[in-house]
Amino acid sequence: MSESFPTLRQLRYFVALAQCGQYRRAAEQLGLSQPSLSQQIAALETVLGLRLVERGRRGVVLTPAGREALSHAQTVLDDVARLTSLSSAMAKGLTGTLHLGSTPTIGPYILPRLLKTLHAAHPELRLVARDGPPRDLLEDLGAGVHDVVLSQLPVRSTDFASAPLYREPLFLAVARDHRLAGRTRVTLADLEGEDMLSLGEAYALREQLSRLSAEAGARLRDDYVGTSLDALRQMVAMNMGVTVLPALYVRSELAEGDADVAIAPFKGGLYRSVGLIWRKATGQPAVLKRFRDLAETVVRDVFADDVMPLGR
Amino acid sequence: MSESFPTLRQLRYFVALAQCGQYRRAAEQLGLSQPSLSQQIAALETVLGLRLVERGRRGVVLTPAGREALSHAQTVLDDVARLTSLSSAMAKGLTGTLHLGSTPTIGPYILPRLLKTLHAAHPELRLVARDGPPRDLLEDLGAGVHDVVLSQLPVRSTDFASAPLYREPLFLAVARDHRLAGRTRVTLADLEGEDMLSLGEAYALREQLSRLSAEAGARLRDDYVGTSLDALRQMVAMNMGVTVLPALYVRSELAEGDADVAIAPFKGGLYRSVGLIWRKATGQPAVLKRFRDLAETVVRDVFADDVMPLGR
DNA sequence: CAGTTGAATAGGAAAAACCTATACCTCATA
DNA sequence: TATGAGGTATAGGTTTTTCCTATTCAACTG
Repeated sequence: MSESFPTLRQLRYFVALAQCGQYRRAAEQLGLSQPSLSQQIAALETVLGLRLVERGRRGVVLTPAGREALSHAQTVLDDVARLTSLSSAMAKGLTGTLHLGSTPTIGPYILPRLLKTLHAAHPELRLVARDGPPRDLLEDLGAGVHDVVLSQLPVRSTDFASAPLYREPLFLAVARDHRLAGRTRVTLADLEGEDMLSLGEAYALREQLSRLSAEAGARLRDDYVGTSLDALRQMVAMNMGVTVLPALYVRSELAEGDADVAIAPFKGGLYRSVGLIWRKATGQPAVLKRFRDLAETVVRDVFADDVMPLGR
Repeated sequence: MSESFPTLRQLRYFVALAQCGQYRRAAEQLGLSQPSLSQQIAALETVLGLRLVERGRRGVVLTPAGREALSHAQTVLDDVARLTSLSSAMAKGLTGTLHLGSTPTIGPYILPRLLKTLHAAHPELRLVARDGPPRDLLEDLGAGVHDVVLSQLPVRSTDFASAPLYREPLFLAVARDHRLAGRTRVTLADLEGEDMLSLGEAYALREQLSRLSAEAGARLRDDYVGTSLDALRQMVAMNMGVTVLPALYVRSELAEGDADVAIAPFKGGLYRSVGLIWRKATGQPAVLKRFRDLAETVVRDVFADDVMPLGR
């Protein structure tokens, strides 16, 4: 008593036999000898435990069970065909689902545009985007929850590879009645003694602000910790301190005149770099390559006024 | 470059690997060595033309393509599982679809009852019934259109096997104003000189009536040929001749008093036998056996007042 | 720097699939 | 009745696939 499963080969042979109605021709069409076909069909009947075809002089006729089995076999083969065709499409990066993690300080300001363009250019390429603080993102990336992460660079882990997308100017944000409001540019020295507001420790931006504050003699406050750039901005507007906001946030959320905070660039420029991060072990799957190309294109075409594209 | 398809084995291994997240454990669970699993997964990746898993120190992670492939692979395996479970059910005759051919002189008068009982007893056993004249039925049976045929016996072809179900009395039917109307029984001699109406040559009943007519000295008319028992009855009612009708038709269609024809049994009895016919090559599939058992039971339980059951 | 863990590679054995040749069965025909 | 044709099953041996053991490789872990 064989416990085993049928093989796809047997199912293919069976379907061919049912279509041809003859061992001889079916075998010929399959490119093998008639005895081999006989054996495989016999083996399939053994595995399934029932007769599938009646052998007669004028060819073969399906048994009732054979008919049922045939339709199931065809279903199976169709599914396999879908799998292979899908695979070849995925191999070319023409389809697939990419799981993207992005930080709240970046994603909301470029993903909508990116998704729109992606969908227009490659409708078969689905992107599942999920937000989270960078620290969690990287953890999830390592665990395989995400395939690629859009976050602030650099990344230290040796498990990950990354590609920069753009350098993004950072602006000082102060309340409208702050002494620095209205300045066309500010220096580090201007920040001396200021209270600096920042996101939590899970965010890469905080580390940057921490260094900046130390250098400029500002206090990085950790009693009030923003959970989003919007929250930061509101805290600034209420004069709880100053902060630093990235260019794309400024462009997206702070209309020229009516903002509740004042914005000023740093003299000499202050930047953060943003890019894509993935597991080294991932290699360069076609989907990822395609997504990266597209992201670079979008940055160049759409956001070049506000950021400095770094893509190839 | 291998053009070939993946094998079910590879898909099973892949699914197991994805579930376990480790080659070692997956191999163990599958009951094979780790290198064998490695090889099969590698082979699958080659066939599909893409990487499915990222090999890392803490186990494996699916690639984007791997995730898609996984769900398709599971679909395939589920379909195969359905096929095998269906097969084992069919092997026991617990399910399946039987294609039944029946003649218009029999089917309408017992099939409704039979189908009802069948459905009640074995809801998973589907019966596809199709009417046709016996000659076509046997041809279609040979061609595999039907699995079993309900028709008048005997059958001469050596390709077919048959089992009798019942012996069915035949009654003489005459117009209500016919000289034989009202007789409690008739003899062959009573038919001398009568016009005998019959179904066409495709029907077994005709042959029997032909012999009967020759013996009794009646004329078998072939200018008017009925296409159904109802048509015959109407022709008889219009006094175009007499005919012979089977008991189950009489029981079903001719209520005692208000019939438009008069019925009389033959002295000494006149019968036809009815049974199931199938291809010898079919053997005795479980579905067929089950159906035959049921048919015999129904005949015994429901129709024993009108016919003589012949089943085992 | 050894020791551990986990996957890939190598080489050979076992199993599966295939092929050719032949036997078998039924039908049609001389 | 014998004989050939059409079609499938069986036998024996060869090729291909799958599998196993042993070993290697690579990356952590203490």
